[in-house]
Amino acid sequence: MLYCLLDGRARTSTELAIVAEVSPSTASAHLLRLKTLRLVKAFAQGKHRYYSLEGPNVAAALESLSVLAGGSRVAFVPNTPVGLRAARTCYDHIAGALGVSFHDRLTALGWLSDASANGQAYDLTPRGTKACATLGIDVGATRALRRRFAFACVDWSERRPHVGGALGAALLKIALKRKWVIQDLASRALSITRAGRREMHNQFGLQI
Amino acid sequence: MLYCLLDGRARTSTELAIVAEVSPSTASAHLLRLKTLRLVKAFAQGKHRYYSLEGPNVAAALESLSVLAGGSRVAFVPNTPVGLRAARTCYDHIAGALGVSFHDRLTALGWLSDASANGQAYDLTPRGTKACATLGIDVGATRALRRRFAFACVDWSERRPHVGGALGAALLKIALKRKWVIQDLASRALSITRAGRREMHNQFGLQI
DNA sequence: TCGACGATTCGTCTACCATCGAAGTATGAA
DNA sequence: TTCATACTTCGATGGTAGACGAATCGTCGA
Repeated sequence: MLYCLLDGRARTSTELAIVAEVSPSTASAHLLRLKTLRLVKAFAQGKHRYYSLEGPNVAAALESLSVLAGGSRVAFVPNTPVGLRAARTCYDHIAGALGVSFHDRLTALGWLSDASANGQAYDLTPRGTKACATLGIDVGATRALRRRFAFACVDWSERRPHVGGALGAALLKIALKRKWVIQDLASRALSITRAGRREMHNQFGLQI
Repeated sequence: MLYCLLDGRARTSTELAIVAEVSPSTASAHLLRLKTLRLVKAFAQGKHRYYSLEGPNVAAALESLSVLAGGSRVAFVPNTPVGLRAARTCYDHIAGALGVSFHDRLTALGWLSDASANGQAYDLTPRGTKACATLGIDVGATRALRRRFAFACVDWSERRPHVGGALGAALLKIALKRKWVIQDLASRALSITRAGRREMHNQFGLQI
């Protein structure tokens, strides 16, 4: 399980059970111990519970142990359909690799800041608020909605956070309106347009 | 046991048994497994069997694990009489801290080279041969003796190698002749003279 | 409000691993 | 040669860690 988590992604307990070839209850027992020993951290989202390594110290220890074991770590093979991995919607916001990159850029640009200790809730910085207004988002109205404004939504294909909540929905709406992405009505896949690729690079420095 | 060996010194199986608070047979079983797993290496000298970590990889793994465990490693407290630890004879050559430093300097100066795969047997390099001749050692005659020329003799107080064999004996003889050290006739302790301290620093760069 | 699903907790059981004593091997000293 | 010491191997035993199934808790969608 720990080696599986070494790539930095979070995984659910059932997945880790499958990886370790044990029953869910056994996996749960192991994960409980790993959590109390501060080797992994858990973080609940809906009915899923995502586990990831506690920190770089744990990763370092695992790395050095894998050297002793003779290396040959098993590569992670995501079993998510390739078409859906690049870009897709998660309820009503952008997910997939695009969503994660987007999230990372917004954080790097200083538009988005952690609003809570565990980093689940986000808020726009003044700079971010201004930038969103420029994009055509009514931030005030978005804040007024009866739902969480912005939060770290962990992705089931990338296992890394993207922007969820009202802000995430508003961003998707803008992206669709400006034809940066086109929605496939049958699946939840998103196609990135040529213009979208160019514009998102210009606006956010996003490399796709 | 492994943490005990982390300081780089070799230890006997009985010592490791005491450290781990298990019976000698249990310790032996553990050490056998550690050896087959290539975590420690054993090396017999007389009826003692010295165990040490296999390599820096193992030490690195232990270090990173100790970080996770919260550190606070137990310091090694040698139970060898202090008087005998600094400098003493081992049969007929210099042992103790002085012997080990001496050995390390000779190796660092490129006078001494490993002559066997496991590093037990040593030989003088051309430069070392010349230097010994300058010191007044008849290297040819020493080689002709019916005993091992030079080998890594593991020290029971320092647990690190010093130079044994005919070469070690010749070096002690020179050191005594030049009054670098004085032999205590009651014990096997050696006293380093003021002149010896100066000369050994000049000749070998030895810091005492 | 109800069922579906993910995840955890609890209780039980089995297999296995660590441990030790006794016997055996090797080395060094008398 | 004989004894003492250092260490290992062998065989038996007990404790415990780890596994699972059943029941329970929480969340989501109908």
